[in-house]
Amino acid sequence: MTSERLHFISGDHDHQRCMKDAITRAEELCLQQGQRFTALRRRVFSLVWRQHKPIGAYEILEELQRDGRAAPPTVYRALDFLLESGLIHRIASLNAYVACLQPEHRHEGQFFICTSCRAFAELDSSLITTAIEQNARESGFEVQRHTIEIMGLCPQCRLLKENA
Amino acid sequence: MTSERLHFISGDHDHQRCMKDAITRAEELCLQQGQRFTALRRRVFSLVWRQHKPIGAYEILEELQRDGRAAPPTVYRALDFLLESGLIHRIASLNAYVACLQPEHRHEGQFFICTSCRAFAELDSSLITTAIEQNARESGFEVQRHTIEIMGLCPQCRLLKENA
DNA sequence: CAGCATTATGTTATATTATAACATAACAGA
DNA sequence: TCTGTTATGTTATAATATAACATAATGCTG
Repeated sequence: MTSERLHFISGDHDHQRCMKDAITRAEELCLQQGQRFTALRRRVFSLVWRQHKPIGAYEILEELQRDGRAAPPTVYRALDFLLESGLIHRIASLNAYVACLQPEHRHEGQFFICTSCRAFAELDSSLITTAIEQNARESGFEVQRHTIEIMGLCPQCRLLKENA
Repeated sequence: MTSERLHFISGDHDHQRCMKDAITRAEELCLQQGQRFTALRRRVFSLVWRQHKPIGAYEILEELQRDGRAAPPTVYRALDFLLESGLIHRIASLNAYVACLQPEHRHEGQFFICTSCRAFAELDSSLITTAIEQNARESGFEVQRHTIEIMGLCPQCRLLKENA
């Protein structure tokens, strides 16, 4: 289940379908885990999924407020639920959230984020985790969790820059 | 200059001297770079160095306020200077700061932080960076910078746990 | 299907982390 | 010593996140 190749989602895919599939998968996952994928959680998940880019909690809040009143805890609770269910990840260096691309496979992942267009790709590379584990083990450190966020230029933006 | 081994600073070292040496090194580094290691910057650097643990900006602020008035920008400006000089690092997942152990060698580093005692160790492991570079290169991603923070149990706390 | 415990959401207030904008002071070089 | 530059002081506020308590929805159990 480990993905070793970065996949940046481009603008020209069938987003309607992509979105629908993601929600179906999320629903099924919650069902399996005996958790409720409520309307609010679905809405927040959709917003995180929508742009295939990191989104801030208050950006989500603004969207919710278009439908009526909403306050920060509403957003943060939904985000906490989605984080715990493994449906989204938090990007610590951006204080932002991204949708998980393989929620069925519980993992922490490594994130590659474009500083130009903010596109992101998620990886669960054994190459990287093994390197970390090895360094840790050599010193007697017991790894519990990790935060790995790589910033740079996605292939598209890199080419644009080179041709400029 | 790459350190491949984690070193957690234990409580039983000559802290007076450790502190003095660190400040001397910081002074020299600034001198070399034509930057001013002012009293305020020295004070903030000392506070970050002091406990060999991540420290928050407002924790530093409280210390400064013991000497008289002080406001957040004072702290953040000093921290920004120290970050840019490579004398400290920021731990994104903790919103906290740690002293750099090898400021003469400009690097981003990987951080191993104990969830029990908060001791930290800094690494600049080519094993890890190479793994990341390789994953990136395969996909055409150009790495600019990274955030790597590993949480877990330091050797001491791990042993304590096992014997409990 | 009524009652009840549990889980989820609403609401208000506030904590925590960080920056903007402008004023003053200290310093370094001419 | 003057002057431009760099550093710090000060006030206000932005951005991110949580605490505490009230209400509502859900689903289990009898």
